[in-house]
Amino acid sequence: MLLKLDFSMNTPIYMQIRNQIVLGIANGTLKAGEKLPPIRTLASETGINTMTVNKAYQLLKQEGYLITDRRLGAMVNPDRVPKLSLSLMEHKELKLLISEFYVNGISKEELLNACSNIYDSLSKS
Amino acid sequence: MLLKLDFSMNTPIYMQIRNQIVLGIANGTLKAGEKLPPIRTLASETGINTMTVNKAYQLLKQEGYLITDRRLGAMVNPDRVPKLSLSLMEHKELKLLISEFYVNGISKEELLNACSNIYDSLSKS
DNA sequence: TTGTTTATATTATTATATATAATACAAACA
DNA sequence: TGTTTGTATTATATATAATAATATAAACAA
Repeated sequence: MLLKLDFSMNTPIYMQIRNQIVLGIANGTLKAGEKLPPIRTLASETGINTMTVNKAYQLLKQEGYLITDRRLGAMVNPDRVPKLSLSLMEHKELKLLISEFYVNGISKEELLNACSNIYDSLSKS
Repeated sequence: MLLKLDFSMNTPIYMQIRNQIVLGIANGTLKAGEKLPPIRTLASETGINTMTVNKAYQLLKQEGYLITDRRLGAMVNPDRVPKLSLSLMEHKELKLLISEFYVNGISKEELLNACSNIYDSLSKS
């Protein structure tokens, strides 16, 4: 488990951990059912507090990305339920991001190409 | 200027203001060169502190969305320079969002359709 | 001049979020 | 019995967010 933390960033550490694990699940680095490093291990490896890692795991658990077991530890949720469409919040996030692109002169073609390429890079790995 | 603030949200107020102004510029509600309400007005209308509104304006100014004048107040930047492509940070944000969609079972078609519809709703207003 | 309106700067205070620290507990298994 | 795991507790420190009350500087109108 390779984590790159930037302590000068405005994104909180626990959120950086959360994001990188989500990215890892998406690109196939972390398989469904795969065991994640124990909280203590990840904390000592990266030089941060166990409670900070725990906060990230709790968030991921709440979001349905992970399941945890006192004995077995944390693992990627193997029983993820696919969603039919974007949630309201996800749609809002996407709209804000696209609005920023649009205002800054990014064309529709560039946007769709970028999305297509990113999606392909995930599904083909 | 109609602002909807949700004080129970984890998104800071100044960021909610910032986001809604960006959305307003994108959908044409706020035209290039259009004057924004004075900080004091916006603050009293929404029942928040002037410094919180000021923080939002400062951020928008730094991002190039607004220009300010001691006498004239704040207005939508009429001299926005269009960008050729997504910045590294923008690309990372997009990748994280798409990764979440992908992991949750959203198909490529759904993603591209959503992006296309959102973009059209902006360019056709 | 005088007054008003504007963003901006200053200083202080409060509340919340973030991160660390040191332990302790409960569960499961070798 | 001992070890490893997530989890809970309590305390502390720091950073961020938001409020509050003023003051300043610039520009314009009366």
